[in-house]
Amino acid sequence: MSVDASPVIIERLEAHGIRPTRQRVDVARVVLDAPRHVSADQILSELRDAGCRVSRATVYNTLSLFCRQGLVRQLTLDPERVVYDSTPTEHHHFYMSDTGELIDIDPGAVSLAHLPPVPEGCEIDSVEVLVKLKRKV
Amino acid sequence: MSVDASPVIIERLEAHGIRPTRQRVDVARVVLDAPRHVSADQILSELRDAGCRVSRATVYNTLSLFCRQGLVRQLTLDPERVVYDSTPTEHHHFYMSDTGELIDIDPGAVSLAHLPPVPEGCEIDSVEVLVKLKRKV
DNA sequence: TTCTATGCAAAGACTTTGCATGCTG
DNA sequence: CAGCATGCAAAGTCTTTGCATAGAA
Repeated sequence: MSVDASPVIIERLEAHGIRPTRQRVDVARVVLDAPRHVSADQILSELRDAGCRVSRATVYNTLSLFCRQGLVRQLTLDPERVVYDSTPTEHHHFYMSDTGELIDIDPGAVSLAHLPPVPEGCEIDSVEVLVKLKRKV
Repeated sequence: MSVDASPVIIERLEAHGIRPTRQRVDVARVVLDAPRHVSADQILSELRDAGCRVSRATVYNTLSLFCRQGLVRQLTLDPERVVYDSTPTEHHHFYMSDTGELIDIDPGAVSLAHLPPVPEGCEIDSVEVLVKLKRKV
C-alpha cells in the first residue's frame, strides 16, 4: 500500500540503522515529512485515512524505535498530550496551553545569558526553553 | 488521624479557597511542607505509611484541586513521571533523565537574552527552562 | 440540615506485551 | 531458510467517574 517509493525516507531510516519496512516507511512519511508534532493516535488515523494497513501496536513500536534511534523526540508538555517531534535536534517551543499547539523555535533565536552551576558530577545534556503562550485579550 | 493541627497549612489552604478537610491537610502536609516534586502514587504511599486513611481517588482529586487553585503545579517532563511541584511560581529545573530527579532553579539564576517574536495575537504566559543533565563520565 | 468530600470499585484512556503469522534478506 | 516485523487481542498502568456514605459549616 506504499503510495510512493520515498527513496529519501528510506535512506534516512537506513542511515539510522532502521530496516525500512512498508509500515515504518508509512509512519516515517507522516512524521518526518515536515517539522511537526503529532500524537501516536493522530499518526494512526492519518495512516488509516490514507489507506495504509497498520496496526496500533506497530505505530507505537515504530515510534519508540524512531525515538531510540534519534529520528524523532518524544515531548510531554502536558500529560494529556504526548507528542512526537520530527525535529530531533535541540530546539525550543512556543506552547499554546489552551489548544496544545506547538511551534518550534530555532535554537539560534534564543540565548541564555546565565545558568546556575551544574550539580556535582553532572554535565549539561541539553537546554530546552518552553515559552507558554496565552491569547491576548 | 491528624498528626498535627498544622495551622499554617490550614491557613494556606483557606487562602486559596480550599476547605481544609483532614485528607486535604494530610496531602498538603506531604506536598507543601518543602519544595519537592512528587508523584500521586508517592504521595499516597507516604500518607499510608504515615497511617493516614486516604483513598487513591481522593489523592488524585485533591491534587487536581490544588493545581486548579494554584497551590502546586503539574510537571510532565517524561510521560512515565508525572509529578507535582510544590513551588507554583515560575521557576526552572535541572532534570536528571536517568533517575527522573528534579532540582529547582531560581528564576533569578537564569536570564534569557533573546526571544523570538511571539506569534500574532498571543502573549507570553511563562517561560520555563529545562536543563537536562547527564552523569559526567 | 444541607452541601460538599470521601471511599470504593468500576470504567476509561493510552500503551505495552505475547504469540502466531508473514515478510525480508 | 533464519530472523525480524507485524497484527491482534489481552494485559497493564495510571487516572477519572458514579454513587452511596460520612463529614463539615
